Formats: sequence, C-alpha cells, structure tokens
Amino acid sequence: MVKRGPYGKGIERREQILEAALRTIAERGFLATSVAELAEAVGLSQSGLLHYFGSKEELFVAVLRKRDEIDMAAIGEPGPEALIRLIRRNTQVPGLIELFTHMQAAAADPRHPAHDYMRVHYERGTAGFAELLRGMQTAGTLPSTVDPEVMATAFMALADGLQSRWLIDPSLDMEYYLQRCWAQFSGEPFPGT
Amino acid sequence: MVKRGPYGKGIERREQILEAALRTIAERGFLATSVAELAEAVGLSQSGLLHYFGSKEELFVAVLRKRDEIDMAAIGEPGPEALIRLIRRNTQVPGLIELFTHMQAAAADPRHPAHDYMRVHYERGTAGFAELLRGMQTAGTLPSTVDPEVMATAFMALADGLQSRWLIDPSLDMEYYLQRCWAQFSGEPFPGT
DNA sequence: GTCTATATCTGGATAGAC
DNA sequence: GTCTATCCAGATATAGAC
Repeated sequence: MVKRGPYGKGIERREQILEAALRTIAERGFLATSVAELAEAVGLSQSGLLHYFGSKEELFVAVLRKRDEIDMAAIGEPGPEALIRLIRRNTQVPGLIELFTHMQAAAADPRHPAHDYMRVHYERGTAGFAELLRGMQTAGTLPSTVDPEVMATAFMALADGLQSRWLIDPSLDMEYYLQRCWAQFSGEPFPGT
Repeated sequence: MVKRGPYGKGIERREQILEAALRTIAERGFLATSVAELAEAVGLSQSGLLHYFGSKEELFVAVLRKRDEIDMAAIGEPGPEALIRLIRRNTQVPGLIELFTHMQAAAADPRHPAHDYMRVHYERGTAGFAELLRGMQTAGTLPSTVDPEVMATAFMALADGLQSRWLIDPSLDMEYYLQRCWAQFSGEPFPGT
C-alpha cells in the first residue's frame, strides 16, 4: 500500500483531510464549519485543500461517502436492529446529520455533486433493506402480505424525516417511532423490546 | 382593509413582495433565486426589499408562512384525503418544496428564523392530524389500537422524507407510498382507492 | 415611514508563481 | 502539490434622501 510513484502521497493526504473534516463537522456542526477552518485543521491553506476536492460541495460529498464507509464497517449484522443501531449511532454526531440534511436539500439540483451520491444512496439503501425483508418473509418472521419494496422505501423516508425533525427538536424519540412503525408493519413488537 | 394611518401601505407592499417571491420561487426554484432578483421583480433595490424583512432568511420564512396560509384556504375538508391533496398540490410547485427542504435543514440552528417556524409547524401539524385520527376512531373508521400521536408524527416524517427524495428523483410516486402506509395503519385500503 | 446608495465583511473560487 | 494574491457573490450596516 505504500506506493512509490506519483499519487501515493496525494491519496494519503486526501484521507487525512477527510478524517479531519469528519471530526470537525461532527464536533462543531456543518453550518459552523468553513473550508478555511478545515484547511487549518490539517495545516493547509484554503486553496491547498480545495486542490484535492475541487470545491467545497464536492469535499462535503466525499465526507458523506467516507462516513458511509465507516458506518458500514461498524454496524455489523444486517437485520431490523441494524437500522436502530445506525440511528442511535447518528444521534451521537448531530453535526453529520446536519451535513446529510443540507446535502439532501442541495441534491435537488442535478448538477450538484450530491445528486448522484443521493440517488445511489437511496437505490442501494432500499434494495438492501428490501432484500433483508424478503429474507425475513421466507424465514416466517415478517408477514408475506407486506410489500418489501414499499416497506423499505417508507422506512428510509421515515428515518430521513425523523432525523430532520430531531435536529430541530432533539426531544423527539426517533427509536420509539421507528419501533412502533415496525410493529405496525410486521404485526410483531420490535425484536428485543 | 384600506387603512389610512401609517402601516397601511407598508403592509400592502409586504404582501406584494411575498406573492412575487412565491411566484418566482415556484417557477425558478429556490437555489436559482437571489434576493436581488426578487427585488427586481417588485421594482425595489436589494436593500429596499430587505427593509421589510430584515434578512434573506427571514424573507424566506415569511414566504413559507404565506404558503401555509394559502394552502390552508385551498385544501378544504380535513380528512385522510387532505394529506394526499396537499402532496399532489405540492408536486406542481417543486420550487417551494425545495425552499421548505432548505429551510428545514437550516432550522437545525436555534438562532435561524426558520427554527421557530418549524417547531410550530410540526407541533400544529401533528396535533391537528392526531385530532383527525381520534375523530376517525370514535367514528369507527380507524382501529382503536393505533396510537394517533404515533401515527400523526410518523406520517409527517414520512411525507417530509418522501418529498426530499422526490426532489432528487421525481419518478418516485409519493401518493402510492403514502396510501400503502395508510392501509398498513388503518387495516383498510385508502379511501377512494 | 419608505427607500437608495454605499461601504464593509465573509466565504468560496481561481490564476499563476514556486 | 502547495502557496499567495486576487476576485466575486451575497449578506449586513449605516447614512441619509424623499
């Protein structure tokens, strides 16, 4: 992995930047974080940092991808509890939810770098979740009357909506609503409740 | 309503501005709309316009309130179909959904003028919806096993999440998912389907 | 009370030297 | 690959004309 040619150092630098950005945004929030600040955190000038990402928006999308990567590794076992674990994890880093919410809004513009990210994010997310639900149906732990695609899409939208609202009112108990809705779809109380 | 004293003209001006802003944002989208453009649309300078609202963000929140006002008048009969009518209406003006989504993200900051707006929006929205559901339960058209508060909160989050995603991928059929989820909660197909 | 002009500040983008 | 310098847009503050 320690490459000699060109690129080796650049890629490493890029990773450093992403990790620093992830940390800074998690701590201080998205709105409070300027490119200049992120640059300072890794000892670069503003334009030195932008050299690696092209623009602020592309940098932020890269941060989102990096977070996905880390989350995927940390969440473990797929299953209904994984969604709850993910939400619970996110609750620890409101700054990153803030980032996601802003990028989600910005992604409405097809030219925005977050546009493609979001399309893939939703497509992969629903496909994976629906797959899981289908598995539960064959195992007999989810009624075969529910449509896995519908339920997967609905739960992603529900989780997004709850997170946006939670940022505004942190007293909202996201887990509770997710579990109650799960029960409504599955006909069973949420596993482990 | 034609007032003589002070304020009369100013209030009128304000309404003019809001209507022009509503139209411009609906047509060209939120991202594509600058304060200077809105000012031009009503024949004012940028600072002349800001005189009435204090800041760009407060102007946009005022636009949101104005839209609520208009929507409330147009939606008519409360009932499960009203939610669908609202969503269908919104589909005609993606620019305003874009505005809402951006304000929703910005509202995470307690100092942002959209913060209070959103808190009231959600509180009133869920309370009103829950009230409606309770009425249906006494009328026997909704099982008494569902918790009106939970269902109301879930449906608002669901609608928000679907709208955000729809902006990114307009092929998403929001009505369909809303109706399927309704059926899941009520045990009945959606009224009129 | 209504509105303009102007000045200033911040954040982000870009060009070109090294 | 990184810096400095410059530039530009948008937001905000203020003075004052009408």
